[in-house]
Amino acid sequence: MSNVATARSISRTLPDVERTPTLTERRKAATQLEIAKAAAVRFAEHGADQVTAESIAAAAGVSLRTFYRYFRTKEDAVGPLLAVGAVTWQAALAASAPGDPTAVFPELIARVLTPVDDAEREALRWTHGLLRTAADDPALQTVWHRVNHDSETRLRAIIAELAGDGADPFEVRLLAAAATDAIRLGLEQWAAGDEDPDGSAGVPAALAGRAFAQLSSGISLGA
Amino acid sequence: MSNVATARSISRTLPDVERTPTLTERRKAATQLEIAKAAAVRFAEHGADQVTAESIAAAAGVSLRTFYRYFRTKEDAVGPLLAVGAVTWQAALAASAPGDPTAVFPELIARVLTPVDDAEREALRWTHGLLRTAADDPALQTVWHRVNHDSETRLRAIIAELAGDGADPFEVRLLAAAATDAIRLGLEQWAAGDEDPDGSAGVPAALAGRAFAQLSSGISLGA
DNA sequence: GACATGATGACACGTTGTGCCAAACAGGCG
DNA sequence: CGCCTGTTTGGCACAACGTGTCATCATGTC
Repeated sequence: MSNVATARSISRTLPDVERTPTLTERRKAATQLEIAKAAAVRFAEHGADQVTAESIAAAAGVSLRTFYRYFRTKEDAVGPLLAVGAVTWQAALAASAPGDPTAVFPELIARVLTPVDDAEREALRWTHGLLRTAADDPALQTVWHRVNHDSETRLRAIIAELAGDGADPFEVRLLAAAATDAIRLGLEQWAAGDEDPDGSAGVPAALAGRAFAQLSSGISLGA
Repeated sequence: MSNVATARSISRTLPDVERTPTLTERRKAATQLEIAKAAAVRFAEHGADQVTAESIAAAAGVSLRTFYRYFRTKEDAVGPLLAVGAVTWQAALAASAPGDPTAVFPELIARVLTPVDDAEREALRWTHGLLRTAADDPALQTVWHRVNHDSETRLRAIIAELAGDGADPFEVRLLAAAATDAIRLGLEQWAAGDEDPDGSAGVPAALAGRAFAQLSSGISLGA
């Protein structure tokens, strides 16, 4: 397998077929997460540009060179913690029935922002922390933007695929943006407050759901 | 006057009061534009990360050190070319009557994307070129995202100010995002095609206007 | 156990971005 | 005019970033 940094986006590539990841792959994924968490706590503590790539690498127990094999830039290190949700819900969307997917979005959005176990609660807590740090850290905002842009781009391809050739490309663009923004704005508003830092009270899901309803109400994929 | 790079965003700060800029200030603005254009043509030719900051500085006739006094990073150099429109239409919005500004958006959006003289046509041509370059250049995409994010952030403040204390903060957030996205998506779709590279046929204005109508139809600033 | 494949670490190197100081410059004021 | 003051600029040094390259080491296969 080619190394992680060559993937076209920050997040891991979607597997072509459903297969059990090999041991080495799981090790790599674990290392990647290890680095990501090490980076996140240090960024939160000192601000992203006061933290050296070397210190992150050291904390994660890898060499500097290896760090840069996992991530293109220092800031990208926290990418997986921010992108983990997007990959899964988009995979579910891609597997859904052909046709206008607008109707299935609310459910998928609610699902990805409502944690059902400890792992998902922890993931949302990382997101919450990172977004709070990013609020006054331009370097981290850049990562957040890239994650969202990657998400929007992937989403556009998926929607176009589902909707078929008849769909107006601009309408597809609008829908992809509306869905991505709904999640982004919901998460940002949630992170700006102090309540429900692990999402178990449903705050991010509720905000994002409302946002999607309002942003998408004027959009319809013509045939 | 403090130098340009200390401004909180890529674009120049909005003047507190209406005043004629002094000679030195106009010189600085001219130099900034000079650097921006030099950067834009080089980025388009070789790709952003094949161009050194030094070569941009040399082309613009300033030292490397001075280059970094005008821009925080190499990529930011093209920021003014992308942000010039946003600053002006937001200034107009800020000067409009208090209350729900939703109704005035379509006019302002049409105005900023419809060139009325050679200067504005040239500005749109720069935007067109940069967005086409950015399509397959991650480093430039980052600048574009930052410009849009800065725009959305400023817009949120302006809308909150106009709407007063009664407005729902999340609704304000949605409206700011809808307007910013409408312009962004309109410009991106326009730049993806080959027609109307200076916007005089009204393509970007039409696309963005349509986008705003659709994205904002479900939003209303409650009192 | 030998072998291929791919991950890791160490080193060198060009580039980025900043702190610091000295020279050039502009704009009042006596 | 000459002086003074504050600002812009350039040169230098330097830490950090990110990449190419190669040797080393682990994993899984035959």
